[in-house]
Amino acid sequence: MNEHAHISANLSKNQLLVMDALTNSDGPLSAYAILDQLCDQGFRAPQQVYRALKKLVDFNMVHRLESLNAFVACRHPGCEDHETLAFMICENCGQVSEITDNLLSKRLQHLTGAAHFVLNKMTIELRGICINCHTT
Amino acid sequence: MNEHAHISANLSKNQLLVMDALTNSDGPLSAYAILDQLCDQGFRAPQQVYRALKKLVDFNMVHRLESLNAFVACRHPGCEDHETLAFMICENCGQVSEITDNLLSKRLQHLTGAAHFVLNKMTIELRGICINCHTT
DNA sequence: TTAAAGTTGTTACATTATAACATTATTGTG
DNA sequence: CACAATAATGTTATAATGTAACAACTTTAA
Repeated sequence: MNEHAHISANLSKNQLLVMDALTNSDGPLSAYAILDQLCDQGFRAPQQVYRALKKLVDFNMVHRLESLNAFVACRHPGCEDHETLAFMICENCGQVSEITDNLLSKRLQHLTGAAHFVLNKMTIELRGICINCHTT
Repeated sequence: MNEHAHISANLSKNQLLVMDALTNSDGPLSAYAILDQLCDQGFRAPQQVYRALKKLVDFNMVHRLESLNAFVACRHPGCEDHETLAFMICENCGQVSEITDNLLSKRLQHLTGAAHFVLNKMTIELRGICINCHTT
């Protein structure tokens, strides 16, 4: 909870619980996995998780991985100014790393701009095997 | 088995029905939307759709859009040689267009290569408003 | 203080996807 | 052709993921 300390003070109880679950996890968690974890803290229904997740995603503290139907805490230093573009997802160990790259961003802007397509949201998820998993 | 594409003669009955439903659709369809459409042709259970879809995706004749949980027929000319990299999805009209771009591809290879990440599959989905929808 | 906005708890339901098993069809090979 | 191997189908049941809707409570700010 270091990077986000400034914001996390403002989080509600449930938002904080969900955030903690994600932060303490090695990798992405499904909403229902979070629900299971938080049963002890009084969580009873998926809405409690989904509502907290929605806020955390709005705050840019959590990312949703579309190709996994799962959520991951933002590991990026300085959540404010960066724009996470893409994710590398290891299909072996589940580790997720975030990519911010200016050239990639520029190229995507060029492509959408050329098509006169007004971009609202990008989903870029790269599935594969991370360095730790294919060298062992 | 056949390598793929433009050999719809080799498709099974169900595969052909699902392919036709997608080809005749203006945009992506969910598996259950396809199921509804094919009730008249004797479809009864989601498995019939999902199984056909799996093959069609394997054949590269259909793409799965992760951010929509939906499927779209490949509109790309010459299904053989191209590699669809990305999709632009209009959030207004639902139209999907495919992007194949060498520079984008190169940049992604560079990024994953630099991280010693062995890429298996990419999901790149750009959501926004297409030219037809924002000029009217 | 009090209205507005945000948060919570809860029940019910909608949507998306797969497991498992039995059967039929097609294909390749001796 | 025979017949084994593979692919495709039909079906029931269930798992996994996500929302709608309503009632209550808490915090914020004028």
